[in-house]
Amino acid sequence: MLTIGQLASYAGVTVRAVRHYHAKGLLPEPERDHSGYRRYPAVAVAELIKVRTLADAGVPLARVRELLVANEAELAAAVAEIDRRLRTEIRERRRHRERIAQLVAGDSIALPPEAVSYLDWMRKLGFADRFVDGERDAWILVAAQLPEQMPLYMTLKQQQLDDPVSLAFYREIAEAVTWRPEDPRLEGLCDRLVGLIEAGADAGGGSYAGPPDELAELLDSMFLDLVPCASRFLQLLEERGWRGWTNLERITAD
Amino acid sequence: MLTIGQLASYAGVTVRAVRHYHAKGLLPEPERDHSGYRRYPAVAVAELIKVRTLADAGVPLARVRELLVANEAELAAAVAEIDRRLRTEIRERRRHRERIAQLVAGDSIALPPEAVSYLDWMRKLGFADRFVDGERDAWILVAAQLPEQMPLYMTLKQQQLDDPVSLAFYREIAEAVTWRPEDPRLEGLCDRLVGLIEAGADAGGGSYAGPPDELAELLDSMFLDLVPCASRFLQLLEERGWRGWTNLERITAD
DNA sequence: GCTTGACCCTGACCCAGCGTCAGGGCCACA
DNA sequence: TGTGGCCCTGACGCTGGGTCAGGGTCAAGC
Repeated sequence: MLTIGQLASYAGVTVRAVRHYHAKGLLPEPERDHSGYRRYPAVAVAELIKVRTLADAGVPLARVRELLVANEAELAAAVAEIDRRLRTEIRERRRHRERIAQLVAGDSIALPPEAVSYLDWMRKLGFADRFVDGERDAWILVAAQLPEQMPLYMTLKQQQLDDPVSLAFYREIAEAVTWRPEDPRLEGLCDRLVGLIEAGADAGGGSYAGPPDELAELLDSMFLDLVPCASRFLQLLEERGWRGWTNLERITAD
Repeated sequence: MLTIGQLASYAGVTVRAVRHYHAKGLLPEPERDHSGYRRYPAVAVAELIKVRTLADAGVPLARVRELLVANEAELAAAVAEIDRRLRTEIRERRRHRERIAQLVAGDSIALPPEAVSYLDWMRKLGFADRFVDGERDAWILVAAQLPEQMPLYMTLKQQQLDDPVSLAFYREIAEAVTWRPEDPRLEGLCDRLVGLIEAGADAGGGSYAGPPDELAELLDSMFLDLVPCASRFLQLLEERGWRGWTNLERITAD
């Protein structure tokens, strides 16, 4: 007759695991001796090993009981299903590996490579960290909602950085993020923006097909949260006939 | 300002998950409105997406907080460690797949293929299910303790089945498992066993290097548990100068 | 003004597979 | 008669949330 400790060590499991299997009904409770200790016959070792073998094979304990008494067809069906689960879990892990590998490569978590290189370029051009961080958070939102549009957007943004006129304007905007709402330079900045927009569809910041309204609103509200003078700036824009920021649109008279 | 539901849907997570991240400190608790509802600024969406991105990459939530504020070197180190963990988990799953694939193939769970084919052969030779089941459970114990010895043991057992004399004796033993202790045929059976052992080292059942004493004792006690006349049979053996069953040894006179 | 459905709140229990106390009893050996 | 090493039960812990339960709130339609 074996004690629970001997049984466990023969089967290569912990005592706690044996008691757990009793509680789950995977292993019959044996008789007790006069002081309440469990006493196992030798066959219990074989039963325990069968349970462990199934568990080691990735069978959830909840299914072990049925598999122990299953016939060949049932066993095959169950095994096929468990194999499917294991394959899924392996695929998941592989995906995870790819994703964390991308994480180390980037300026930031949660952005595709083209966005990372765009942000890197902005930093190299001397844009302030605070401005680039704001851009990054905004692009994280866009990347989450419209991942397939990111290459297009990034190409367009890159073109803006390559164009001296809009680059110069961009630098001014970048400085403006620290201005206070009363700053007198805001009016001039606003005039220049309106000039750029009205100059032509190709040079402006809001000329291409922007994100859907919902996302644009979210980005606008982020702009308002992060930039102190944003509200005042939007007000000035409205006075000049334009509304919004992410998706600038002319105010119509209806 | 966003409600928790809007925040969650922008980031593609459940409301419950957001609250969980608050509770874990991964996401700062935002301000509440007059009726106690959480109200989020738009940047919270970006923060939440970062958390989810790390979690989706297989980073445990407990480590997400540190990674969010990590510099590049720390991030790389953490990512390397997580990658190790993922590789380990993938290896585990692969092992599990192999093991469950073996399970369907076999007469029984927890036995190597050579033991399965040995047991199959016994069944084909007409041995009773009850006897083969007992053999199987015994070999499960041996396979668990001495897996690398199994091919050797199975080769030896197979030789016994191929030898007409020991096969004939084996068939008698197999019948005896149902005998009651008082059965008169036990004496003759015992005589024949002693004759076989003493005839030669190569023909007997206990002549090769058997398992270690501890395992032999366990197997003996299993024999005693399963076979009603086992105890009487061992007694008869002792009268004839032999002790044990799994490892038969001559009783010395000290 | 009242209802209705969709949200929001907190608190609590639930899953797997045990690990790890806490707080006791039992046994064997010196 | 200790002392160390077993054994017992019961309970809480971990992960990553899901899922009630039992409320309050908001916007819209009647």
